[in-house]
Amino acid sequence: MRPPARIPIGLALSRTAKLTSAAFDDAMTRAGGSLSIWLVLLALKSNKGASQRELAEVVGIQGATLTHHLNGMENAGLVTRRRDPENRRVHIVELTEDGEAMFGRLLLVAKDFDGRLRAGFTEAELDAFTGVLRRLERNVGQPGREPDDCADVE
Amino acid sequence: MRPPARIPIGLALSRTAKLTSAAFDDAMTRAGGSLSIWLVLLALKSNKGASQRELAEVVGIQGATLTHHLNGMENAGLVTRRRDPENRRVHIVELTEDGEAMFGRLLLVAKDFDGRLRAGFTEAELDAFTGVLRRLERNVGQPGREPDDCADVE
DNA sequence: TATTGTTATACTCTATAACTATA
DNA sequence: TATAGTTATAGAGTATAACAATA
Repeated sequence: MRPPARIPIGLALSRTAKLTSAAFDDAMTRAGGSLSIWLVLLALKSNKGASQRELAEVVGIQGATLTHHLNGMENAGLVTRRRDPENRRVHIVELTEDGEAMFGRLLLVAKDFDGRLRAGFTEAELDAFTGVLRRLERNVGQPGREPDDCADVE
Repeated sequence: MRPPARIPIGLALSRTAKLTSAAFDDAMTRAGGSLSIWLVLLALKSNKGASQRELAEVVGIQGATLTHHLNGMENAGLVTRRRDPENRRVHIVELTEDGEAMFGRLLLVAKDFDGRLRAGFTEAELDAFTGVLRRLERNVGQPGREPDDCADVE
């Protein structure tokens, strides 16, 4: 006998991710930030002195997209950019005092949010969960067959 | 002793979801569709005769946003819209022949993709995984404390 | 008045291509 | 020529507000 209609795993994943990301972004917005500002701040704090090229890779976006976000953050007084004297092509990005304050504020929100998400779970459950996430990422990396025989389905 | 730095669960989730959604959208694009077209087609097939209001809710977007997508799909000849004689405010959306063909084509791609994602997992593992996803959605629903004491951090 | 859907408009995030400056 | 970053531009997806048609 056949199992009773398997839910597409990617659909379930993206649905939950969409909901949680929206809620997280809401929380960040209420604290004066945003999801993308948070990701950039996090990358800055975890990779001090990194070039924008490296930062963009950490965040998972293109360099030009990072420039876009940094422009906004610089206008908001959260970061400064100056040329590296060692290699004047490289721009060193640093948090201002306001940027540090914003980071601290958003960190509290992020921790609170994470605690809320983890409510009712055991560490083992969540470890198994993130293990599955990692394996899914590996599976996505594998190329699938091209749908070349689908063109004339109708 | 303290556990060695817990990864924020939402960050792990959104990272994997971003990767898989991008790969899925790529696959859909190669087959002549897109992720959002697929979601709308799926909603149409699973909710025949539904109003746009209902469809939008199924997809998880606003009515105006659905109109936007339907405009594109109607221009592409995938759907038709006509007024419901019973209640002429309601527009009945139906797949054309081309729309049905597109659905069939994208369904193959979606199934292939899902099979690829599931590779190496047992049903039990994936059931546990989707169970965690559902519980996370519930946790997101719970309101967190307002960060009212952060306003004057500086 | 309430409901269904559309139009107009705009915002966010993202990307690519062409450019500047440095090496 | 190659590398780091910026500027200009665009596109996808989303949203809100104002509107038209219908009930």
